[in-house]
Amino acid sequence: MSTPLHISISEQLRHQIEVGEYRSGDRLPSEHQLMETFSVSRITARQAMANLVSQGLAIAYRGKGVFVTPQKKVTYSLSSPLVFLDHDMARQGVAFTFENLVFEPTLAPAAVATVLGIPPKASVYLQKKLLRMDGAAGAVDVSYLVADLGERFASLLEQQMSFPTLAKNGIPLDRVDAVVECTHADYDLSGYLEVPLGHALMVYRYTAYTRDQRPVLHGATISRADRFCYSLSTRAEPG
Amino acid sequence: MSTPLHISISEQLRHQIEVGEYRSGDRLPSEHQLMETFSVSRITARQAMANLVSQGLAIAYRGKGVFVTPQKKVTYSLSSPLVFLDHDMARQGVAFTFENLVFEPTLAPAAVATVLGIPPKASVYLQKKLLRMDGAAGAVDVSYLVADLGERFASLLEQQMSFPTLAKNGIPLDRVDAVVECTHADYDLSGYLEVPLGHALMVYRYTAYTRDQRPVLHGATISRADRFCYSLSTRAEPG
DNA sequence: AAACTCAACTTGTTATAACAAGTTGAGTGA
DNA sequence: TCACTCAACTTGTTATAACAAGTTGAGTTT
Repeated sequence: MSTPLHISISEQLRHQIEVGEYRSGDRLPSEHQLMETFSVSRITARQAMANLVSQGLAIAYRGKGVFVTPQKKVTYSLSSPLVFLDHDMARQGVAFTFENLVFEPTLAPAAVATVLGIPPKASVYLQKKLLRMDGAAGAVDVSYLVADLGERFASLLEQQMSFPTLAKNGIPLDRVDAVVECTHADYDLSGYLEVPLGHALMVYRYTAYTRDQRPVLHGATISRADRFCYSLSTRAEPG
Repeated sequence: MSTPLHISISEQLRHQIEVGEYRSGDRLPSEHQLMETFSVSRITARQAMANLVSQGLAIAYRGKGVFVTPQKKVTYSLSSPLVFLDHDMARQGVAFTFENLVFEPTLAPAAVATVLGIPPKASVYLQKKLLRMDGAAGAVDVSYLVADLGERFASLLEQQMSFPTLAKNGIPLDRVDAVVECTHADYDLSGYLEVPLGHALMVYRYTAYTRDQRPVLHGATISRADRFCYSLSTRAEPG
């Protein structure tokens, strides 16, 4: 056997999870139990558990144990991000809550100013939101809104998502340019989103334009990969 | 200080990477050097390195050292996946190579048969491809194509991407429904894609329909998160 | 000059040990 | 009954130790 012991153990546990021997939310054997079952040291048992955690299959809680990760995903449609609605999400069986962390005027960072087409260090509104799904953290959103619209809709934006709020209040949007990528949780984000260090996160970077092609909103939604996915439908150009 | 030593060390290294003190591809201090620099045991030094690896900031090679991960990303446009072209990618400064791993008729798994609207265990063509970027593995693609089209374009499909090949050869597509999600590399995929266990991967699941609304192609592209991202532009509905 | 050997590095695996810190439930006391 | 204490669990952090295995370059041999 050239495969390490900790790999053998974690692969065996992974198989047991996949065939349903351990179900979502179940507690896996403790390190001590693994030590006895496989006759290995705690380091090896621990490494096996770390493998499962790094694969997103389990999550460890100090004092409690290691539990199989629930894989309940919610789909966010990129084909129509302009009509994102709470009840559209509730239909998927998840209770959503927004928590406004920050909403204040600030000086635009260089990169943001470039995208929004305003002078560097011009005034913009910075908004940070935390999205909870069934009470647990699901995503954080950091966005910059041009100053005039920020002032105009300050009271509304502190409680709602940006796209529909703008569209419903006399600021029809023309389009949203976006990039979807994937990253690993750093120390800060792992704390915010309640995931282990290195956990996979989805990043949705967006820039919204009004009908006169003015970029007014630029930001990123960083969401837990185990709770979020994006759907879209692309039509072929006629011809 | 309640923050663990290994976190302090990895955060310090992370900062040095971010400010450019260590550049892409540079070798980080060895475990032995960290032990002396910070007066810690090898376990702690090792844990600090593991933190960087799990965050995708570095990658370790046995016998060689730990190196800062190059973050060269290629963008794939979801707004027009039907016209994916090699030269469109080459424009981004990366040399692409397709490696056909599998192309053979097989029996459709239940889930695939459902999506393609064919009887369970009907015949389909299974294709597995490996996409290399500048020689290094970038993505794997696993797709199922309905039998009649598989037979018709067998010779072509062994060398090219699916969407443009179909569109260019008399099978105009109507649309592609897709879901973008994110996962962690399991033991198999980490070997294929040359990434550490648990590394973030993007998953692009797609179903392509012809103009008569017939689903003909269903599959998934699994790509390295550090080398791939997706872009799209969403227009507001007129009205 | 070419090929081989090998010491000195590197990270990977595994064991033993101790203490810290969070959670839980049984038992004790008021 | 209620509240408190605490033992017995859990995972987290850290140290010391040894060997395995891959890489590299200096040195030797051919």
